[in-house]
Amino acid sequence: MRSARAGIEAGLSGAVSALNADEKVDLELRPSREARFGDYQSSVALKLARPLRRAPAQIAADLMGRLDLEEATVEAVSGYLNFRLRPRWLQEVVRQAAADSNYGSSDVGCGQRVQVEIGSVNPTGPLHIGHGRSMILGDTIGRLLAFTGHQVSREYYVNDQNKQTRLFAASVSARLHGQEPPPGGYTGGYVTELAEQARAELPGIGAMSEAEAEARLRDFAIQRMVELLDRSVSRVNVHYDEWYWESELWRRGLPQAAIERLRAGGHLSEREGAIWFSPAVPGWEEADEDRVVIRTNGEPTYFASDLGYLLSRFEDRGFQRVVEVWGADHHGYVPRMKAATALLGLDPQNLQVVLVQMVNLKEGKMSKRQGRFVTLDELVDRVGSDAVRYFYLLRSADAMLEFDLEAALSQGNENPVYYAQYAHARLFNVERTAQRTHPDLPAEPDLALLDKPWELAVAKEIARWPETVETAARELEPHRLPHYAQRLADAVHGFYQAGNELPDNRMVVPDPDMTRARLELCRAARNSLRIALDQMGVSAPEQM
RNA sequence: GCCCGAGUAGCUCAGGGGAUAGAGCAACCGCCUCCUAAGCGGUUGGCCGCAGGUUCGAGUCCUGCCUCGGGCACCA
Repeated sequence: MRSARAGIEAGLSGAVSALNADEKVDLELRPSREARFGDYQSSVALKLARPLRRAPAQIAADLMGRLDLEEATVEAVSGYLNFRLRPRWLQEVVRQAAADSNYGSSDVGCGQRVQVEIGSVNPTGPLHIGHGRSMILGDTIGRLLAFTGHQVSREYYVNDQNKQTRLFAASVSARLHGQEPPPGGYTGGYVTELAEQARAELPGIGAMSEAEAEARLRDFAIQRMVELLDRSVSRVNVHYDEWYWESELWRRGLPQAAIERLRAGGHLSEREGAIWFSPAVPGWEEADEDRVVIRTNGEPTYFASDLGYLLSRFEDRGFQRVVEVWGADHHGYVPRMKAATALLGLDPQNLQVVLVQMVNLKEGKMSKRQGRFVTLDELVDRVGSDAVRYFYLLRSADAMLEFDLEAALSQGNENPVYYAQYAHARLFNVERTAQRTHPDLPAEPDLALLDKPWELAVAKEIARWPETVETAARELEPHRLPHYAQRLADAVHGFYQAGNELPDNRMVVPDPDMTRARLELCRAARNSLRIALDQMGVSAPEQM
């Protein structure tokens, strides 16, 4: 069953082309801003007025006459087209949403193989709450893409060859020998702990030559950090499909191959003893500065690895599309990677980068702390996984996130997580009550009984779920999920409230047929809400 | 200096060129002899940062400026 949006769009599109409008015109189909304008609105008649040299109202009336939709009725008002979903169609939506445990899923992705690369920070320290935002956002993008028919692999790229990780290993080594870490090294207590663990688990490490010990230690320490990291993100329901090690790239000769390809294409030059990449390429003029690929001392930069990483994904492993989720502080790196992609003969369109803005912690009324000094684990300890995920997803990626600890900790109105979860728990409770009081309900509901405004309001929100998912997945905008959950929960609480005001309007009433019909609506709403929460990685409790 | 993002109600933020700009929270006023009040209804609250421009129509697109955050490595 197609979404309401898709159905109306198809019909409207047909009607517009019947008017012989030359150019392709945006249908301007939107959810209505006000109830009196119906459920969807289109201003396409206003758009067509000029090319058709006719009055908008006349065009709107003409279009209305050509529209006969199963989803909605149409009304032309002062140049606008207002669509109202038909009760019959809404009933069908309810029937389906109640039955389909994957309601809203689709195959629009056509099985496209997508890699979502999430996080990939240097594994040299604990994750802070800014990293956490990237992880959760990326994970949710992965969920959305999988739900819309893409074949998704969530990957963490483990840097283990670069300068920082070497410095990290040197810091562990220094602790192992009872010395201070080198200048600019890592001084946290976890470094000393790692050294202790290495002493216990790598027998003879203290006696090895410095070079050998360094290599062994680096492997050991990074492996340990990756395990810790996995444990931290698992607590917020983030699970990677793949941990891809930078060293693996070099073993497979991929950076070398990429460098060769760029050299052959004339995009590398030698200067001051180093090898530079010149990203001059039409369309990516922003990346106009040369960058070092091989240092003067012969060692590659991270950029060399990244070139190989592009080949690894698009060629070696055959991903058709890569979505990278980076902290916004890496934005300057985007044009360079896009240019490199193009110069390697790949399509930069298939490399999408989602930049995630920073997180600030708001404690109490006054103090604000920069996210980089608070660990993700600490935050999860304080407020729990559900609140962390919900609050992180609430804001669009390019808005800075002000994490309100007070609100996340509260058990009251100011905590939006509970609002949606409470709606779910309430619906579950209604179903439980109905089972108790009406053990012999009819198998099939008569959904035509659902005609109250608050009932139809719930059905309309349920009907919006498939298009919400589709848009969120297409635009890579997970923040639409909590906003949707909020709206659906709104409608659910309104539905419930009607029963508080008048017992006849309760979901469970003496009349078994009415109870059965409303129960179907409960199931449909609860299913939609559960799926929405599930896409966010937030739990849907059965009681609160 | 250059690049990216943000600037919308007291606070935190949604707004895909279209009708009178929205939500949550906060503030104020109401609603439980209960299918869960972690809920519901109502009221108050806006030069959409500023100035131009494009358009029949701009919070939305363009230009300039202001403020805040971030970035501009042979770090990642």
